[in-house]
Amino acid sequence: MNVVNESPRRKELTRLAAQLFVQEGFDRTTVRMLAQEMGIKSGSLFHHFRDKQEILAAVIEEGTQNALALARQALEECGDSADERLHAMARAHLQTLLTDRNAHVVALYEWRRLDAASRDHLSHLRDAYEELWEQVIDEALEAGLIHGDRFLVSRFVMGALNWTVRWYDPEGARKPEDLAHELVAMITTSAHTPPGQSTKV
Amino acid sequence: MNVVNESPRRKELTRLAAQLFVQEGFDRTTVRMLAQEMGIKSGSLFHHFRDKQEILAAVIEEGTQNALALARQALEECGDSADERLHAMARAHLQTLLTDRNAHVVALYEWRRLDAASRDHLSHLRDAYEELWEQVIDEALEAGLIHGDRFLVSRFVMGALNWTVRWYDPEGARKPEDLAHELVAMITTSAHTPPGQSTKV
DNA sequence: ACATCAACCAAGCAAGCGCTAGTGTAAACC
DNA sequence: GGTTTACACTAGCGCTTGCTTGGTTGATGT
Repeated sequence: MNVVNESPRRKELTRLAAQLFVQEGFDRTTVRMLAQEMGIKSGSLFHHFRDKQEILAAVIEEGTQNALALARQALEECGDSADERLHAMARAHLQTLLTDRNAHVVALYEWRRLDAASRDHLSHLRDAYEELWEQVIDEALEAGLIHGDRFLVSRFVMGALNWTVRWYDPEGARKPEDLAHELVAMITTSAHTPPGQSTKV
Repeated sequence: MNVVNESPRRKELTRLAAQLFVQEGFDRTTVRMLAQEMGIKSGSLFHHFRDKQEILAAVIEEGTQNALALARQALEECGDSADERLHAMARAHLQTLLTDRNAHVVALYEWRRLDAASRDHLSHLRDAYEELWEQVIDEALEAGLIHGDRFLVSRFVMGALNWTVRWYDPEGARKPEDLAHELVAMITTSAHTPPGQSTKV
């Protein structure tokens, strides 16, 4: 009988699956490809996961949990000002995208391949994350740091950030902190840049 | 022998394919499903398209050509000021996403399913479109309307805009023009709103 | 020494896949 | 009036898919 627990082996397999899902897409990744990447035979795969869908759900859950934890930690560690909190969220978001890239690309691209049950469960996680953003943006609005409609601004910001997975090159000169700073600078009302740091990257 | 021309029938079939690709994803959409939606049998499909890949390429080409044409037209018809041109581009982009939604969702999600030849051809089209954006953003930067790095700003803006396909509800109260206005307001340095128009939607 | 159990393998089934081959037919063209 | 052309059909081939079944292995606890 196959198991559904959280064994370390299963976590390792999930990591490998994420990589393959990014390379080939979920539908084009066969259980045989997954098994080969993991160094086992296709049949053995179903000892760790009930079916193929469950692998996808595991990949996305991993990434989302990490993102949520990292964002919460960043908010706790930073200062109280709206500006600092906005920066902290943007930095955390981009750092997660960088370190956990595979899982997040899968979450963005293959979300609709999830079955109803998994989608329902995971959308709660995602909502919790997005609420963090809306909260920070609310604070920035009240502080007069940014302006506009609460809902629209948060969507625009998350769109800009999530889109980075399509063009950002981790090997390039730009660091996640630079992107975060540039984004916040773009949307804040005052155009000032902190002294000693250039806006152009 | 099957044909590769641009018959009106083929265009209609392409439109139907786009809808199915959005609903099910490219890989999960079988030629039998496509044929049924078109009211023919699966074999007849290959009279209009060489293979399944070609249908995908046709869908994406349609959408991209329309977007490019609409953006060019919008830039010709609007005024010369950087502000007007920025608004015109944002409006055109969102209107295309709305009217040609299916094709654009497919282009965003299924791009990597294209074979090398189609991807090469279509990426030139897409580059032409993105160059329009970078040009308009350059003008806005020179005019002092926005600030920041040319490359990063254009990526952030396109990310925010493209992300709209994930949450925008055409039946809702917000119109594409409202979104365009709000986005431009968010990224321009001065927080002023044109008289008689509210920022809150 | 014996039982347990997670982890794996070999073999293969039933279903579905993209696509082809050969044919029919009604309208369009010379 | 005969030929061509566009579009559709039936039938099915060869292959791949996710997943199942029944059995083996080696480590662990008693």
